[in-house]
Amino acid sequence: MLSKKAKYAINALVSIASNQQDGPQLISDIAQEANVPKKFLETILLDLKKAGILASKRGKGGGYYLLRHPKDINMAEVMHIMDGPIALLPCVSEKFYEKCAECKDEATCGIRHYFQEVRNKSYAVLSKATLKKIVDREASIG
Amino acid sequence: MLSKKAKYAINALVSIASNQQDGPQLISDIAQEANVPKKFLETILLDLKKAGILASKRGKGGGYYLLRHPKDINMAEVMHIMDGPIALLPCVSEKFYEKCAECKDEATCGIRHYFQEVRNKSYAVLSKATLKKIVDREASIG
DNA sequence: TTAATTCTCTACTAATTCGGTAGAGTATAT
DNA sequence: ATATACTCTACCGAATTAGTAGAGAATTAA
Repeated sequence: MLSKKAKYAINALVSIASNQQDGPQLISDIAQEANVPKKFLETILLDLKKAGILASKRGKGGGYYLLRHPKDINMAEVMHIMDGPIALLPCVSEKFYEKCAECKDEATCGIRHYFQEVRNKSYAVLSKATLKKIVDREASIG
Repeated sequence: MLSKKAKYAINALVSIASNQQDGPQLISDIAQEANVPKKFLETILLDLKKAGILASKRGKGGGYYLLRHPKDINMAEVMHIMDGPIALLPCVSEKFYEKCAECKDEATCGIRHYFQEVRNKSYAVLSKATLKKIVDREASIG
């Protein structure tokens, strides 16, 4: 399961993206629209800023804004930032690879192949799920 | 990521399945072969028993054995037993459905669709990954 | 230059889950 | 009766998750 942090991050980004035309968004406004505790959101937005997805301005007229076009921000990247690996086993993770602690021999492991496939298919979907597509989808339904 | 419990459960089942012809397997033997702390393994095997995957015999000549054919036991089922949902969001889980706490309206949620797809594709792979296939795969490589 | 605004940083904390252990109890086979 | 082997209750420490408090620093504008 996604952590709350990752889910909050996604919801916050959707909120920022869909109000982009109004300039920087206040933390409190995002918190309200995305239904996230404000103080907790602060730490999440900072993480997204450190990761190069958001930038911020202080003082009046300040707030957070996207540093890239919504079509260039996808769910896989956000999940990597907030939760780490997408894979279900460390030994099939691309960006957070680690040997499975109790695994005797990776080459003859009978389950690795299946978890590799799960990882690949999940990543394919999540990396194609861009902020733009999500916002457009909400607009077309709502 | 899978919990250790789920990974241990899978490894234990693989070990039991590949020694099936020798009758019931001792907890200590499984622990050694699957590289799992014995006491912890006890609780795991009991869970698998309660779930109808394993049965046990006590006393001399006892141990754990599969209650079904290895082709009828798959990773998705084991993960459900040990870790619960396979889905990344509760609102797209089949067997553990729950509304997302902070979600305002499921129908207009822009991300649900993508996580639905991730869930479906993951489940498709995991439910086809049977114990039989895993054991055969290990035999063909090792 | 002062005040208001708004993000930033350090430092906690409470609750939950994870990973595991101890030890007595119960069933079975011989 | 005794050895074998699973079962049950009850813990436990460490890590992670989901926050919160509050002072600080940057920016704008009167």
